[in-house]
Amino acid sequence: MTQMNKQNVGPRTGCACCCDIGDRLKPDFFKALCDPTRIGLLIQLATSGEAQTVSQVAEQVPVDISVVSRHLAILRDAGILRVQRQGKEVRYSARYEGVVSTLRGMADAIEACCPSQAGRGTATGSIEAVQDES
Amino acid sequence: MTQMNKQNVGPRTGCACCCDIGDRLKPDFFKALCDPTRIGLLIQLATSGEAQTVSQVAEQVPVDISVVSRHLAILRDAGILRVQRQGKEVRYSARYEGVVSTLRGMADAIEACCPSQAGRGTATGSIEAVQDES
DNA sequence: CCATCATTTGCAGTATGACGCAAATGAACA
DNA sequence: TGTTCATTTGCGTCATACTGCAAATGATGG
Repeated sequence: MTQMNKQNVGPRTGCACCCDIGDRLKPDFFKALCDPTRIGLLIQLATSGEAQTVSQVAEQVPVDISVVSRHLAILRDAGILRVQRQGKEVRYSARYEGVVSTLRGMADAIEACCPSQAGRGTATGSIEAVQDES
Repeated sequence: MTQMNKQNVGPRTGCACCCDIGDRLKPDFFKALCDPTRIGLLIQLATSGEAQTVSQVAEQVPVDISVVSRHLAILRDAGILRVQRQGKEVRYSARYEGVVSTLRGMADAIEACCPSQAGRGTATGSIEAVQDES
């Protein structure tokens, strides 16, 4: 096929109400959270409440500390974690507000994009892979 | 290292308020949306408003129709798309409500998990990778 | 039954990502 | 300056994922 830009293929953002859905749904954000280990690190930092060093985080995880360092950097680059140096150690903490607002922003964008469908059906609870046909 | 279950590594879900954060943040959901092409397909179906056949979706995307079929199946398995057969063609549509409630559920879980940090700082707008130190 | 169309699946090639180990970098301290 | 500790990075290996092509499956119509 002709090589086009892989980013945003065909999201022909027609109406003004859904012009930013393509800007909200960033693959890098999902890519940062698509790994189970990284999810675990985020949960660990989120439940901890306070910043933790790379070593402290690595103690709770069955992978090498170098791998943890890389995972934390990925989450940091995605804006999910905050980092601060304290002497020779680096402390990571979760950017709750940013992650929460990012998630809500995506939800709002999708909802604004499809107003005709919003507010019908079972809109509560988490989704479960439904099979409309066996 | 000793081979533990890769799912949910170390999320030691201490308090009762954040006991479900590990259940909300599912890697499979993020994995389904971590590919730019799949994001494009979701946006295309979301902005379209109505169900589209695999061929219709594939026309808007510079990849082979077989690849599109696989991508749509992945999104369907993740509960992001709905499918319905009409004769010999298959129509996919976005499960707005499910995706929106999933995103909001994750946001709520994170927020409930870290109450001490909620409601401070710039909690509006999308996140941007900040570097607390250069 | 056979032909046709839409979709899915098998297969192989290539690319991306996770991982562990070892070496390098950076900061504090004697 | 040299040492020590925490963290990062280079590198090779292995697993997973994306892609296109071709064949198979499934449904409709002659």
